[in-house]
Amino acid sequence: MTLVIILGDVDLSLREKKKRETKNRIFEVASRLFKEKGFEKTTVDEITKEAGIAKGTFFNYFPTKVALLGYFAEQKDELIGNLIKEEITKDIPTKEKIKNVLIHLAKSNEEDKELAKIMVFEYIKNAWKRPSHPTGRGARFASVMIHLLQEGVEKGDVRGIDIQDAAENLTAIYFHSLILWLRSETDYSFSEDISKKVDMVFDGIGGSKS
Amino acid sequence: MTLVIILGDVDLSLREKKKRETKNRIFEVASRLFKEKGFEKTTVDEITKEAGIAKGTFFNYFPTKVALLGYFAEQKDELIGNLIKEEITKDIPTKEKIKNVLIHLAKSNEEDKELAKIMVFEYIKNAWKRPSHPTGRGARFASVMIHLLQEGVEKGDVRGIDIQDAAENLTAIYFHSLILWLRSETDYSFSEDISKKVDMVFDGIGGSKS
DNA sequence: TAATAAATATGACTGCGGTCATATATGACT
DNA sequence: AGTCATATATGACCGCAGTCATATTTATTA
Repeated sequence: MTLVIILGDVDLSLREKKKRETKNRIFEVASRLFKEKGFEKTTVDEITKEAGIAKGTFFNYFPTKVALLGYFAEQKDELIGNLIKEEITKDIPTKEKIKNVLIHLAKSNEEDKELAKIMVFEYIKNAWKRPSHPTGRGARFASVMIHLLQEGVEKGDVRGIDIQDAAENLTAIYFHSLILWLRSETDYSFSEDISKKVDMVFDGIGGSKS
Repeated sequence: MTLVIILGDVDLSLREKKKRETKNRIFEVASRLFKEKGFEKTTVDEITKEAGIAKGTFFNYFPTKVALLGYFAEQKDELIGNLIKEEITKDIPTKEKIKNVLIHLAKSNEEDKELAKIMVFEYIKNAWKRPSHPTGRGARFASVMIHLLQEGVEKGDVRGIDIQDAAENLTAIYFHSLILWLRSETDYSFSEDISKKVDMVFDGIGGSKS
């Protein structure tokens, strides 16, 4: 969608235009149905019938039903990506910067919990069997973390530790907390939760002896 | 299996005996087929045919195909549970204790990577939609961590932090690392990896200023 | 032992995700 | 415009997980 708006529809062959229309129609119908009845209870048949296309056509656009969720995620990431780019250029302590990035992500999930649920599940599911896409969500997340940590080391905000491992730990904590939050009934603030946990990562949990 | 061995087959009604036999036959056949062809490529039809039962019977024993993996996990946990109970009574620093527990878990996964892959995936998948079973794997993991951290605080090995959050972080890191390891091609040591990361959790990543 | 109740087994059937050979629409070329 | 090449659309079809009405086996009661 975003892309369509940015580029407009000019200068596209008839084929290209039709393809976009179809893809968008699938996206919009699916989006509506998922919110109405949830992901599992929405069938590809329904989506295609409401979109006025044949079932097979769906699979010309998305290799599987879950891939549709990947597309949802892309759309979302595009929006939030800019906020994060902005954030990481600020001149504030590394810990705050990491917190802010994670809180931005958290807030984007807090906007639509139900959809976030579906999408995160898809992330996990897909992150699974495929040789991890270097352009995928996880990889982008990790590269941002590594960047921030590296910078932190240079500034003296972060000790000279294994950046890779530290990034993995932050990633782990973010996603784990996200999952717990998505599954919880009570409506606590994900942003605050993640903030506390980042503090813990920086300060360590060891006693005076360590 | 373990249960069968412990309790023996004595004192069981004919029905009870047959049920156990059937469940065990399903378990053994499935176990073999999963190793031979993987989880997805093994169909319930195959399992039941080789086990000499009707397809419907399978679903009298396991509500879904993936539930079978939950059973696998239970079997495994039973074995490792004792090792861990032993470990947590030792009188060594908390950090070492936590490391050892995680390394035990890691090693149990290292024994059969392929099966571990399937099982962890199931864990994630199921941990998803159900209201989290208080007796499930994740809960037991968390309760062990909380116990160890609590003890650590009392001994002065752990600072007076939010135990719950710390346990969540350790859980997050363990599972995340496990997933990365399961997905990796290269054969690095999961045990060493997790050990390094636990150090990081204890010592923190913050610079001198924090 | 016969009759009745309750648990378990069975396999035809359903629903859905995904495939594929075939049909149709589009673009390029003359 | 007419012809060919290629991209896209189509829906009958397939495989498999999971259901359910019915049949069979085991337990209970008299």
